This record gives sequence, C-alpha cells and structure tokens, in this order.
Amino acid sequence: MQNNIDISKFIKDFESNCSKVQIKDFEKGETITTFLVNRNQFCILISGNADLVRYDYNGNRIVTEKFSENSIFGEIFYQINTNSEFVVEARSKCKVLLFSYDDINEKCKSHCSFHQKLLTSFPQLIISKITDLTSRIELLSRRSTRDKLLGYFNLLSIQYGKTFTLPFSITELANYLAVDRSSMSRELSILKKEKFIKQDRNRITLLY
Amino acid sequence: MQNNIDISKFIKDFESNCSKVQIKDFEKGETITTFLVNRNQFCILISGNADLVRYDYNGNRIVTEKFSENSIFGEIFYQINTNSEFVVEARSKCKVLLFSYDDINEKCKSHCSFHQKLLTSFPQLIISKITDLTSRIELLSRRSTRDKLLGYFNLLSIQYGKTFTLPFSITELANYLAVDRSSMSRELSILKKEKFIKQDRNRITLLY
DNA sequence: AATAATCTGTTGCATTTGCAACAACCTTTT
DNA sequence: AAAAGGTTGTTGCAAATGCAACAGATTATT
Repeated sequence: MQNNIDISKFIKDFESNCSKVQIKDFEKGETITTFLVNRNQFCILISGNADLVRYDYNGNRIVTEKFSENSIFGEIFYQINTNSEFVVEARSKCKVLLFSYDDINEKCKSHCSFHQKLLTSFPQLIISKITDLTSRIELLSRRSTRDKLLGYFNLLSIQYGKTFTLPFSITELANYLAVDRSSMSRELSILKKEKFIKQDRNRITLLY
Repeated sequence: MQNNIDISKFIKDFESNCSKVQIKDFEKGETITTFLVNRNQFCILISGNADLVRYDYNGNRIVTEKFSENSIFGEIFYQINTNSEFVVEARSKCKVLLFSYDDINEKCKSHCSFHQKLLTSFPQLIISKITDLTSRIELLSRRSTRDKLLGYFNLLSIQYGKTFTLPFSITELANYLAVDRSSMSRELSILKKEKFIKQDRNRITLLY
C-alpha cells in the first residue's frame, strides 16, 4: 500500500502526447475495464478508488483487490479464467492511465518524455505491488481468522505503532482477509473480551 | 509459473563480471537467504527448487511460496515482520543470482552486457511473478476447500486440458491452497465419489 | 429533518475444517 | 533385501467458520 514515488502528481498536469497511452476519467460506479481476453492491458490508477470484483458462477460478488492512487492493474497480471468474470469498478471518480504493455516497450525506445518518466517509475510501482500481494498471501494462508487478524494488525503496527486506523471498513477487512464478515466480527469480540485489542469501529489498539 | 523468457540459459554459461552481482551455489537443505532486515535484496533462482518457509510463533513450519527456475524473490518483496521468521531453503541443488536492487539501478546505467540482459529480462520476470501471485490470491480468497480445488484445477485445465499432472505433490497442493492436508484429501475423495474428477496420485482428470 | 441505504455487532445452527492418529503405500538409503 | 523416511488416504472428534436473520448505529440522500 505504501508507494514512495508519485506518478500521479507527475501526470496530473500532463496531457499524454502519445497515441498509444490513454488517460481516461470514470465516474463512480462505472466499469473501468474487464478481464476477458488477453490484450496485455496495463493500467495505473492516477486518482480515485476502484475495486477488482469477481462474479463467480453463483453470481456472488467478491471483491478480490482494492486499488487506490498509484495502484497498477490489468489483464496482463491475470490468467483469464472462463469460470468467473473480473470487472474493475470505480468506487469514486477515477483517473486512469491505460496502455498495452507491448506498446510501452516499443515506445519507450523513443525519447517521448512521458514514456521516459513512466518507464523510470515502473519498477517501484511494480515492486510495491508485489510487496502488497505477498503480504496478503502470507495472511490468507493462515488457517484461522484470529491469526489473520493478528497478522494483519501486526503489519499495521510496524508502520503506525500500537494504535492505528484500518485503511478500510470492517466489512472490507473481512473481504481482504477472505472470511465471513459476521464470523470475523465474532472473533473481534473475543479478542476484545480477552483484552488483546481495543476496537472502536475501524480504530484498533493492540494491548500486547 | 509459466515464464516465456529464459534468463537461466543465458546465465548458465556466463560468469558475472560485475562485483555487485553474485552467483552462488547451494546444496539441498542449505539456507539461501533469510528475510530479517531491509537490504533491498533481490534474487533470481537460476536453477533448482527452493521454498520460502515461515516459522511462526508456535514454531510451525509453513511453506509460503515455492520457487523454481526463473522465480524471483527477496527481502525487497516482503514487509519484514518481527512475529515470524522467513527462510528460503534449497530443496535441491540451487544456483542463485543475488544482488541489491539499489545496485542494479546504478549499474544498469553502465554498459555492462550482463546488466543489460538482466534489465531487459526484468519486466517479464516480474509480470510473471505478479500473475502467479494474483492467481494464488484469487484461489486463497475462496471460502471452501472445494472451491479452491476446483478453481485451481480450472486454471490448470486452461493450459493443459481436462487431464493434467499437478506441478506438485498432494501435500504441497494443500500447502499451496492453505488448507489442512487430510481435510483436502477428504474433499478430493468426495469429488471423486461425486464423479467430478478422477484422481491418480497427482494426476487429475476433470469429468465436467 | 426525514428517509433510505449501508454498516456493524450478535446469535443460533448446520456445515466445514483442522487436528490427531493410524495403516497402507511408495521412495530412498543402507 | 531390508530398513527408514516420507506421502497418501481415512476417520472420529472438537473447534472454527459460514450462513442467515435481525436490531441498532451510522452515513448518505432527498
């Protein structure tokens, strides 16, 4: 979630001068893109918030990833799967940079300053994404809800100390940890009862 | 897991001529690296197999990731966490490329052919890694063992058709899907009984 | 300010899962 | 060939989790 560079600032006052790269605006609720075919599509979220939503065979709506400023996403990162449908939905007004990964490689050999900047920003954006993904995998591979919660709180406490505000709501936290919301709520209550944590909405204090 | 480029071939007959990049050999069972401090360490597994193992507070040994030829790993991709210890262990003879991410950036501006090749290989290695991680997250975020199994089988069937051999053993599959081995075995039996799949050891046929 | 929509905590219940133990099988080593 | 070490499938049982339903709180909309 932490990004050290700020590509968005760079782009905000910058109009793409290259036909291969698009900057598009989306209103809340709009579909930014879907993952259906292999187009090597690569996107950077310049501003706003968006969810990657999977609709499974039962029609269940499952939030698979959450994107914010500087997040990267796109078909290129996904194995396309006929059994479920992936949609990136804007949760607020969004500004998005879209391009094909093939194009970026070609174009970067030219001296377009826009691409130049994009290319130098790439590695950090990508490494940051991998860090996020590995953290999440580490959490998701824990067997119990309690371990998931404590593991996640521990990560946050490294950054913010014993008291911190969750970066999302309780409902979204349950999604992030891939557990049932009400069950997680139950487990939170137990953690409170056992004096492991204090909780006020999405503000958490660790008591250990 | 699928990589289109082959950096290992390139490196096999190549001795690093740059002091910042090391190629090291490890015997089966040896520790390749640990994730303890933030050194921006970045590794590429040239040949062999290795596991990223987490030892949690109970001393449980949990395989978090599995690496094979062309896999990338390193501290740089992990939020270091005081509560558990991460160790990369060689499961067979391994040849590993190690360097600091900072160095690679500096050095790449020079015209060292080794770095040049490394740099051009980077994006694909990284994208391939992200694809693997997102696939796994998609599976891990499913609530039931059955959904995890069927989701994983579905991914494999896209590549290999209705009959395929799992890339790892049943025990390792349970690790990959973060479920108890015996419970998973139970669920596999049910799937067999219900004629969803045929299974012979780690060879699976989908019957739907 | 009133209303609607969403979020949160709680609880009962059925199901699933993890855990432990064990036997059969397979692989590797001696 | 025998022994040792690891893998796999099975099962009983206890514990954890998902699901559903609901009420109160909070936030957004009109």
